[in-house]
Amino acid sequence: MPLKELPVLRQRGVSSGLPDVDEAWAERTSELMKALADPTRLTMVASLWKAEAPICICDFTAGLDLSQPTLSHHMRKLKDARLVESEKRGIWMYYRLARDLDANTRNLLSRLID
Amino acid sequence: MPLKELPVLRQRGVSSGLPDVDEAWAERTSELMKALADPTRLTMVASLWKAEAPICICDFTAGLDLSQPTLSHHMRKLKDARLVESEKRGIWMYYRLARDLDANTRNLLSRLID
DNA sequence: CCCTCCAATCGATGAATGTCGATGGGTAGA
DNA sequence: TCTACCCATCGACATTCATCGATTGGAGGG
Repeated sequence: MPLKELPVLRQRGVSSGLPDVDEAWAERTSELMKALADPTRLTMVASLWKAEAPICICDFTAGLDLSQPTLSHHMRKLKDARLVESEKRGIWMYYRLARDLDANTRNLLSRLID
Repeated sequence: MPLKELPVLRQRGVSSGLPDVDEAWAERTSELMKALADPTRLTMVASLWKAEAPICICDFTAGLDLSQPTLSHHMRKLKDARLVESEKRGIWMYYRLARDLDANTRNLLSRLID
């Protein structure tokens, strides 16, 4: 349907009631989106989501065809975004989804992945 | 709780059953995340989401304290990501959320914004 | 002890990105 | 037709980012 309701005349300089959006929300949310705005990181998160058990970095290096420093770098970003937590076990470093993810973020990931 | 179940010994070179993640999904989804990975674009999307009526670029220039080319540039990215559609009316260009957004994306935005 | 293996960090590099001023193409009104 | 206005595009610039090789620090196993 065409936009019948659009005004053809507008008053200049009159704030036309742009709905206000919380600036802090935008900043915060964009940080989360940035953390997910990469195919490698999305793959990592999805893997951790599906395998509910922790995963070793070495498994990713075996499967993802990227160098170990690159994967470590991506993991760090996920950790900085508090999406992921890690634990050292022997010589291996295991990652898992953060257990204290708020329900909203968890829901978001569910929408994204499932 | 600690990770009791983590193996301390691992066989080298054995694919440890990393859950497979669809590569095309990761690529496609990361494109969507990139489109949303900016506070300005998030604000735009949220505005269009809340005001269910179309919004003129000039309203954003009035409210967002960024130059007109910059806002136009951001709108284009949202359009390229098929999140937004536009219609010219007189000398004004009106934007609205894409009407053919799939339910999943719509749901995602709902989680994000509401 | 030495050797091996894992993973984080460093430094470098090329690509992508956000921002702006300037420009140009349309549209409307005088 | 002239002027004013909206907006998309262009060119430039600084910043961020993804990636890699090299290095370093731990943690075991001979």
